[in-house]
Amino acid sequence: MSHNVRVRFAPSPTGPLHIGGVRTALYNYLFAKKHDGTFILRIEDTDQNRYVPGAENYIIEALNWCGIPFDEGPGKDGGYGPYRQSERKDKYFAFAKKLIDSGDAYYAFDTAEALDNHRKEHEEKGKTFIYNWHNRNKLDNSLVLTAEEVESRIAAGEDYVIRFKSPQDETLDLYDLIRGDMEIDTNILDDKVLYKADGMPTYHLANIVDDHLMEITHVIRGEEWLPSLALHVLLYRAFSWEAPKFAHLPLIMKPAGKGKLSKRDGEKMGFPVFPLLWKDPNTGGISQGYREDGYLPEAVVNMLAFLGWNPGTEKEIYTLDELITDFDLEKVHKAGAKFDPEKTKWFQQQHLQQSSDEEITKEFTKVLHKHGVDEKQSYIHKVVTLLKERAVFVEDLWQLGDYFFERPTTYDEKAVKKAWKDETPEILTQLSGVIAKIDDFSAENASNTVKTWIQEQELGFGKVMQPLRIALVGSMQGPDVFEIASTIGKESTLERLRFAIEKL
RNA sequence: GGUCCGUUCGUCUAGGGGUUAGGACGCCAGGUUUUCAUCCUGGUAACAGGGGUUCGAUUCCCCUACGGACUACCA
Repeated sequence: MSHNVRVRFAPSPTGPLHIGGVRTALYNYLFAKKHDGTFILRIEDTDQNRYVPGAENYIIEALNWCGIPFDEGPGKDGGYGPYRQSERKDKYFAFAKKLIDSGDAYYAFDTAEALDNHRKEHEEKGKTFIYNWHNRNKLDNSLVLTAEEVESRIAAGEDYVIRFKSPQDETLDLYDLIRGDMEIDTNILDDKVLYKADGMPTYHLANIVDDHLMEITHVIRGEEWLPSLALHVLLYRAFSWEAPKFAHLPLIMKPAGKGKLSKRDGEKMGFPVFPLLWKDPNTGGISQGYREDGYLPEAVVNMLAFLGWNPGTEKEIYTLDELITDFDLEKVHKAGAKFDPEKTKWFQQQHLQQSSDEEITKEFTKVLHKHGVDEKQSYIHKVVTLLKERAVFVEDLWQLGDYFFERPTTYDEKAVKKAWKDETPEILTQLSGVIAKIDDFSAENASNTVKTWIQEQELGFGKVMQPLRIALVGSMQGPDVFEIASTIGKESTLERLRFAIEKL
């Protein structure tokens, strides 16, 4: 019986999760959910030197914010825990030992300095030092030492690592769900360290052991791992374990120039590279986050999903559920995609328009509080319905419609110059009289009444409507003037007219 | 340097032996809104180059160029 799909996202807690990492997590999540599978978070913290406090929490919070929570992981045991490799520390040595016993691995006593020297020497000759079949028999390892020597050196407390013994003269057939078939000559492989002198496994060993123990069926990870695929497949073979299927995702590149997207690009160009705001615990430096910049998680997820994948149709605006339905690993591209901050904004705008007025009202209320405004929900809701379609971010609503909450204090010079004429105060005074007599101050009725009056007086629409807008808004922008007038009410409208006449 | 992966408008991409090479973002123009934005309509713009294979290649193959990743007792 074929087992359920189990995938894992396995970041290292070395800092905030980059959006490239978020996309990897997202593709894992989509794949899992599409196949009714399990999405697992595993923390790969085998390198104590690079551990950054807060990073793990950040990763979890980011996943949750995006709406792609893990099913199993730290704090959510599904029977395969623990989910931090540092807490699984005691499991790995036995597996490394097993490989030694089967002849697939060996002890190596070469010091870091000795290896560095070898590398330097090779470099001077224009060569590359590779620890493998070329020279493993000339180096300081259990392949050339007697069993007694090895034992006594270990017993004496000498540092050692365990290296994988890569096979020779073999052509490996590798398969990747995205890239298809690949061939690798095993002679170019090096004897990677599996187990470090500090008693921790390297990524390669821990990863394979944990994926096996956690019964991972599909490994979906970044392209930077493609060169390690041969080693990993060889490791599964050495253990006689069934290997999972692999899919290597293309990288996310800089919007302009060369190379992959980095923290620096965001800082330079002013867009976030991280899902959430991050404060570096060491330097105190702040990095922008999509959440704090006002992006909807749905927009970020939609944008990320389309960076390297698309459904093959013309549909672009997707909810998470729709993504789950349409996502297909085999439609993921092979080439890296340049990140586009402009298109990201477009996704945000589209998703904001799809949000309900109620949700936006709730969020806008918070923005208003920040500006010291406290208003009735029904009033805010009304403003939202009037302004929503003009906004990209909820925060925009304030700049777009602050005049709904306070009388304009300054007037746009250009607009005044263009529309405020000598006779304007007189016209507006008359208009105030007309408005004062309107009983039903609905937008429609006010509009009809005033427009009829303008026609009767033969004043010309521009001469009345534009100054009226300036008086109410302060500039030539915003929705229908009578919608604004009706919303702020008759009294406010009259007061603003009085104030403008006086001031201009 | 070596190994591997890749290459369709500026960007994200659809397509695939015969197409006016389609869409989206951006940009430009027009329209609507007696304002502005939204919105609508239209326009701009691409198969990296060279060889094959073929009646015919953007599509298949090879080479070149370019891009990317990896090349740690980091992941």
